[in-house]
Amino acid sequence: MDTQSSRRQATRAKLYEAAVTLIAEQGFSATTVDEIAERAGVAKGTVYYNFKSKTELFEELLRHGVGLLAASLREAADQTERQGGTRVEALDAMIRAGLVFIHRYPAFTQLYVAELWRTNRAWQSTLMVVRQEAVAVVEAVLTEAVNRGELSEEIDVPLTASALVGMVLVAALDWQAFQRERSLDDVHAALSRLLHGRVGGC
Amino acid sequence: MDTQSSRRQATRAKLYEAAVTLIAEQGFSATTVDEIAERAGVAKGTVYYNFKSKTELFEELLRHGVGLLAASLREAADQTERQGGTRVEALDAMIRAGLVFIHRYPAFTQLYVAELWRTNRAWQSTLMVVRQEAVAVVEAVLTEAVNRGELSEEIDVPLTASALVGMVLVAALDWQAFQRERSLDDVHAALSRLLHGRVGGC
DNA sequence: ATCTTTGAACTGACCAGTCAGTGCAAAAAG
DNA sequence: CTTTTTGCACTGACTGGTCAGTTCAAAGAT
Repeated sequence: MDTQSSRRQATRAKLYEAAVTLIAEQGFSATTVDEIAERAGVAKGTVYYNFKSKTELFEELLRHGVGLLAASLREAADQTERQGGTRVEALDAMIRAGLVFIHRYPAFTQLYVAELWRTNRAWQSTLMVVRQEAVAVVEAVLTEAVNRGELSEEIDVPLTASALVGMVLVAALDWQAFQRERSLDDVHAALSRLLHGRVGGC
Repeated sequence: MDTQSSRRQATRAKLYEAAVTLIAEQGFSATTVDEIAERAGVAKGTVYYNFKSKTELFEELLRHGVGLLAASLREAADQTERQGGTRVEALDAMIRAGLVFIHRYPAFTQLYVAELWRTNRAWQSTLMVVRQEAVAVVEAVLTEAVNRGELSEEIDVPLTASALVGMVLVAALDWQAFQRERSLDDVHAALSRLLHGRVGGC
């Protein structure tokens, strides 16, 4: 990577950073390009030099963010694998990785949740791709667990994956928004208990 | 109720109905008052005759919707109580009630999720109140379950409540958006299994 | 020499909120 | 019974402001 393009990378990173915060706080339509440029410490012209439009900036932001998340989930699953852990342990590790990600990028998560189920939006198809990328990682581990006999074959993989993702997503966002004082370990312990069936008993 | 005020009620209902769909699809800022009026089949002026502003219309919509949800959850819990069910059974009934509600009012749910964790918004305080109303019902049943010895005292009530709500919310929205063909019973069974610990096994 | 950024000016579409006026049903006056 | 008045509910053209996107000449970086 030459110095020119890394300079561009840096500018784009500043714009992502500014946009993600503002859009998480206010929503896409309520956020102006002037605001994004100002927060990024960059001229408005620079935004349009680096991105075709406001919408395209947002779409690339989504791709960029979910790429990080999926990588982090996969990393957690693989590491458990390498250490000879069970697939249920891998799920637990992924829950923690999810919490760490949300803790580090709360704005991105907020924005993702706010946009995911909207219909009729320009970036609808981008979101579908990006969602599948994340959910697929969870589904893969669930399927493996079933194949290895760690989990009952009666489990509904897609629905269970959704439910697990939702559990982590909502608990983490609530933690960030309304229960800041709790530690990551507290939150992880509560979710882990639910995963391992120590809530509703057996 | 005289003819005048029932006419107003009808107009307001039409406006709620129009607004909830449009805002769920497009978001608050991207939805114009002209669109809402047109979809409701009234003139723009009528919106401002019935509501102080676009924001106030939205806030009253939120209050109205969460009122319905909280009532429906409480109803499920109470009915289980009356039939002598355990508190864990009550939680299961509430999960189903939640799914039924989301199935009936998907647009409202979408919109609630999209706005809940936004900061710096005008209706922030309305949302806090409204969220508490719904979460409190779940927390109450969890606390009762702990008091009666049905659940371990080590359970973290607020976090577990968040996680349960998130599980239902995300699974239901994913069901509506991406897996329309599944039946309510399928979804309920998958969530119930998670609640009763038949996923991570004991 | 080439790539990237700046910043200010401009355009045209779009939109929240306003307001003078219409329609109508029920009450009051004749 | 008929006419007039009252005021609620609604209408839609209009206004003042905002914002995405464009343009471009000049400056800065490599």
